[in-house]
Amino acid sequence: MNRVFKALADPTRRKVLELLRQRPMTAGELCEHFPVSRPTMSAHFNVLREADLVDARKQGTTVTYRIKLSVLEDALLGFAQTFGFGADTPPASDPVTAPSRGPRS
Amino acid sequence: MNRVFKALADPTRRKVLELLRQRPMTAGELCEHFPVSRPTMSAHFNVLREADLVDARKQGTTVTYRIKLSVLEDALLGFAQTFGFGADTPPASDPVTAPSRGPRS
DNA sequence: ACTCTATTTAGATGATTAGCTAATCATCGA
DNA sequence: TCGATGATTAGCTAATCATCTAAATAGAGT
Repeated sequence: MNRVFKALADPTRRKVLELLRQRPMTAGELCEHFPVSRPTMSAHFNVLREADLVDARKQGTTVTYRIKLSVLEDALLGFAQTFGFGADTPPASDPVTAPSRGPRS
Repeated sequence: MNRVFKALADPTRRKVLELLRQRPMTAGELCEHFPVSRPTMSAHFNVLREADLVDARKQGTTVTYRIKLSVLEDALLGFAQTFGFGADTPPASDPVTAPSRGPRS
């Protein structure tokens, strides 16, 4: 899940995801939308793949990327729910955090 | 909004936000929850402040940090809605993206 | 004024990242 | 098999980032 947020930290990658929301696209097709070199885009695709946010399917010479909406949704809404928005699920009461509140006991 | 995602990319900062969800806390109090130095934490607080995700209020010698939930919510759910989850609002049909679909017209 | 505590700033360092060009790999069509 | 095309890998640079220690700032209490 850390990987997902890391992937989302870059505006180019977020835009790639937005493009893929409309339809699956090939690497070259995606590249046309950005002013950077193809190898750079390829690196972005790798980050997205490692975050499991996209699926790459090779057909002949072209690679078609497809967004994995459920992964994005789980990460985004899962995190959102932690804060109590976006769902009816109440915010987790977070037992992970040791309440070492008193400056010094 | 880019700053928000950049801020969320680091697990330490995400955890700071989760701690602040429970209650406002001072810098020192927050520091106790992490195994890094105070200056490092201070830098994280700066990133969160620049993303407008937290509010810092100085009282005497201590600084109390408070989460700005609405900013987080707007960013998170705003982005989520782009993809059609988390709300009844349909995904934007994104006119920003020139549909250069045909490899060559 | 001095000192203690809370926090931030300054400055340095090692790791990661986004970007490039050049080269390689893989597949297709002639 | 050759050449073209789509895409990735290799290797590099510059910039950003997380982290540290040491020093500075700012209140509060004595």
